[in-house]
Amino acid sequence: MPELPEVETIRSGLECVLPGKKVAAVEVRYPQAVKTPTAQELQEKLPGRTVNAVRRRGKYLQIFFNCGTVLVVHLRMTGRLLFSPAPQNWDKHTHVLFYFCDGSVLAFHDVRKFGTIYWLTPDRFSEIHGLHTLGPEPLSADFTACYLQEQAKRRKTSIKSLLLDQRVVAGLGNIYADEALHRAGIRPDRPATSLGAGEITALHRSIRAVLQEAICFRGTTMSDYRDAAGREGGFREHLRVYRRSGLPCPCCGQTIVRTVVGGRGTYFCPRCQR
DNA sequence: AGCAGGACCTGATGGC
DNA sequence: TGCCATCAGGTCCTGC
Repeated sequence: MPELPEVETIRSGLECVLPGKKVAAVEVRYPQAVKTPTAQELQEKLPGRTVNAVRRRGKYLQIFFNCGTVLVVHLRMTGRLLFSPAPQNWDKHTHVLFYFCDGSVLAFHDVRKFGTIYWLTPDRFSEIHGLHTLGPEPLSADFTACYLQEQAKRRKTSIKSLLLDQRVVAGLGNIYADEALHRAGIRPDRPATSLGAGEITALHRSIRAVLQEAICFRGTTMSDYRDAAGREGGFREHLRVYRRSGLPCPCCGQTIVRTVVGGRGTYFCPRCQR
């Protein structure tokens, strides 16, 4: 599932190839993927626009055009944005195709069909509920241990659920929430309010460290994730707990346990995490 | 108000 | 072999 490190890897891949490219045509095969405007309008009006820049906010990718509009893409669980220098035989899971004037193509591919595409101007970002209400970027200066402590104090929920709430911090998903909690030595089902200042500091540091490391390894591929060039991420072998139930904790050797917290599959080490 | 759980989807997996 | 149930998870929506 693309979380912050995966979306950032896709972003950096697209940033290398897309700027300066002019859209020749758009082909929408699964119209429900386009939330704003209609699929038809996207196909009619996007051609002729040139890509300026590719940015990221949380798990949202933003492709800026020189006319001031932005294509916003959320990949949810199985979505991919694949860049190809030339057309290919696209399979049945390829739902939207952006053809550029130089013959290259950007393909939106999504087995589960949960991914969403918007095309609008930045002043209308508030129409995208999730983007509008996004918390601070975890790798920015806005995300401080102090801020995290404030959030943890005021919410009566588990610390893991807090980390998954995109309004609190943008971009963490199931993998990196579990990994950050393990590095910080905190059980995922602890009430957020029960964490001491030292634990919050450790958690804040762990979140940033695990995200930065995962970006260095170009993200985690469990099954579906691919970068813009179709390559898998390399962080899977560095995971300490996620989907490792029954295996030894790399820190202490204790067997990793799977539970459910806030309705999500959750992995932790009963010895390292208290 | 704030949280839990269902809906959205499809493919992989396991039981019978 | 084949059928069915279950699971996976990000976000929105509903209901408690």
